[in-house]
Amino acid sequence: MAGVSRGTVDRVLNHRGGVSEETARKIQAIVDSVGYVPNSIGRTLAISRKNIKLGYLIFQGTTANPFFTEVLQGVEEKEAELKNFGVTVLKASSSIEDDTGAGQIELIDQLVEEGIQGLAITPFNHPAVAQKLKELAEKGIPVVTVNSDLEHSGRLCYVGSDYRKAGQTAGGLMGLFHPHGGTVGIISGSPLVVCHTEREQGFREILQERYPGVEIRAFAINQDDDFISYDVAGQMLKKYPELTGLYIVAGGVYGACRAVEAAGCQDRVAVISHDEAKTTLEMLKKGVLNATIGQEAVRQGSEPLQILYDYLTGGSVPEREMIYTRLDICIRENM
Amino acid sequence: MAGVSRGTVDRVLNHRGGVSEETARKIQAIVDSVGYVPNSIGRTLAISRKNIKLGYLIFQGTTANPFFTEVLQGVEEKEAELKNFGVTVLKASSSIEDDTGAGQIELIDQLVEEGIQGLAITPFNHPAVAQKLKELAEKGIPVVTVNSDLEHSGRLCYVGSDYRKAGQTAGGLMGLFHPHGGTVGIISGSPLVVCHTEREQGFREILQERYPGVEIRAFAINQDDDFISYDVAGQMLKKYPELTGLYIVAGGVYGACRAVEAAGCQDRVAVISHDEAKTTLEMLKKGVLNATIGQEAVRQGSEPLQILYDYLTGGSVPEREMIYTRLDICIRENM
DNA sequence: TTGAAAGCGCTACCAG
DNA sequence: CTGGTAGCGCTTTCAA
Repeated sequence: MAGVSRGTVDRVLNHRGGVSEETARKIQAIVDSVGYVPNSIGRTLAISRKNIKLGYLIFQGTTANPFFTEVLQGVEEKEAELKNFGVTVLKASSSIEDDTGAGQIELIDQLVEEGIQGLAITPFNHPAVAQKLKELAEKGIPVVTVNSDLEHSGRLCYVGSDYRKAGQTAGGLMGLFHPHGGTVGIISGSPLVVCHTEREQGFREILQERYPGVEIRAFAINQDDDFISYDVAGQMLKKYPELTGLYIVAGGVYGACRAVEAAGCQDRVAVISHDEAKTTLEMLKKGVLNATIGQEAVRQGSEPLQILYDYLTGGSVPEREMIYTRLDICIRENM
Repeated sequence: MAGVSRGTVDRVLNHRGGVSEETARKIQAIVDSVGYVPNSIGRTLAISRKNIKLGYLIFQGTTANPFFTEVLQGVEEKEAELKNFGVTVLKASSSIEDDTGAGQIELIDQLVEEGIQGLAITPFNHPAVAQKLKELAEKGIPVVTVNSDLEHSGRLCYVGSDYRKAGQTAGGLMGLFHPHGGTVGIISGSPLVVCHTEREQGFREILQERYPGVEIRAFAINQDDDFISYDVAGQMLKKYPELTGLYIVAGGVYGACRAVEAAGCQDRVAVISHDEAKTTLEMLKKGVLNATIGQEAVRQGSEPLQILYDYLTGGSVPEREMIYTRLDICIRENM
């Protein structure tokens, strides 16, 4: 329509420069007037020649915390989809135990060595890791943090739960489950893990603000371990037989529920937890657990890869810096 | 690799026939051994020449029931996406009031006239409509029912809520909100609309089975009208001042909530509803409504179109006949 | 600054 | 029964 070649149109459409002002204006005018929108399929097919390589560095799923196994499923689904786009995904995983961050930094270096052009990572909350990610960003390798964000890391964006809001949701449920007030206990994973403390805070906040009739009387730590969880929950229920609610902040849901069962108080105590592990759903079905709050684990695997692809192919930058996953309230009846 | 042309490979890959047994086996063997998987992007691009035309026949959204407006948003999003695939979508809408089905049948004929190759429809529950859809199916035009299913219509599949389960979820919540029992009222839209009665049934079931301490003491109809809803809810709350719960089965959520507010009993009565209309969320935020159960309205718009496209391009048939949307429990804190 | 052409992976059609 | 080729809409490179 403009009497120019497709190459020239491509140049102005994608702001590649090297087009005379006049030609550019003429083309742009036509584009606007006919409402031309580029075809994304054609684009994707052409771009597939670039053979983009992405990395995904994740924590290993464990028995007490199979969350990351579910995330991995999302990674693999998206990997299969992006294969059609000429994208390969390099996966690596580190144990969540090694908390110096050294192992993780090594893995990052390895991935960079192998030529990744973008990285999705569940980072340790450690300055050294932040520093390393910042280096990547400066090298032009975009980074997306998943599941837990990292400050001063120069990451492109974060994909995951809003932990405070997650805790507030738990608090809201606990409040609704106590129309005449009550006393509840909290079992957290660790006071050192930010995600856990944020949930706990959100939970406390809401009860204080909106449900003052619900008193928090007990608190314990289970280190995300099912057996410790079983023990501390059992002790708590014994020491405070008046408890009417239990909030399990992080891992060890199964252990705590087993303790509730063992104490025979599942009909008197409202139990609320996070995530949708198989054993968690089992306890939900049994009626021991009353509600659990999911955080779109699978999407936490898939979305970061899509974001990196879009970014690298000039498709788009994420419209928000914080991409929060849904907080799915799951009870026995809507599982 | 097999020393044959791409055309021949295409024939065996897509079972188009006309290939000698021997050649086919040879090709298949290679396909299996190298784990060849066709590239969906290339496929989509090639198929885009077909210019597939789809129809989407929906109910008009109303003020008291803006649900279908949200569905329409999903339709339009998917329409934009499928435009890249060479697909055009013809949309039409009929008023939910005209319940003889005559108007809807006319619209269907019109769409067929215009050459649609597949149809998504929120059908009236009327045998004449079922008959018409069956005709389409026999003509080779696949039909997907949305939001409410229709028996004996020969539809490819159904996309929408599991209404009984939705009601059970409401019942489960109501039970959890009543740890010491209570008395609740139900306000339904119409005893003639299957979706409403199914929700109601599910609700009653769960309370009976799992929460016998919660008694259903009142019942009213609001015709999905906000003002009738306001009236009947007000009367109910006045007549049964002992009520501790209110279940709004369908439309008229806002009106009923206004009545709860007017009666000044929002702190004493647990109110549960369905869908996520703007006014519904407003009441949730205000604390008048305690929970509402969403049904992925947007997805109900988009998914049927994707299913029809996949089916028509030989991509795949839906793996299940009933594709149920999530039941999203929404409270003030996780909105 | 611009044009021409090859190519991404597939489908479809025509000819043999 | 099979091969050859054009074409889907785009990007990229080389040449002019």
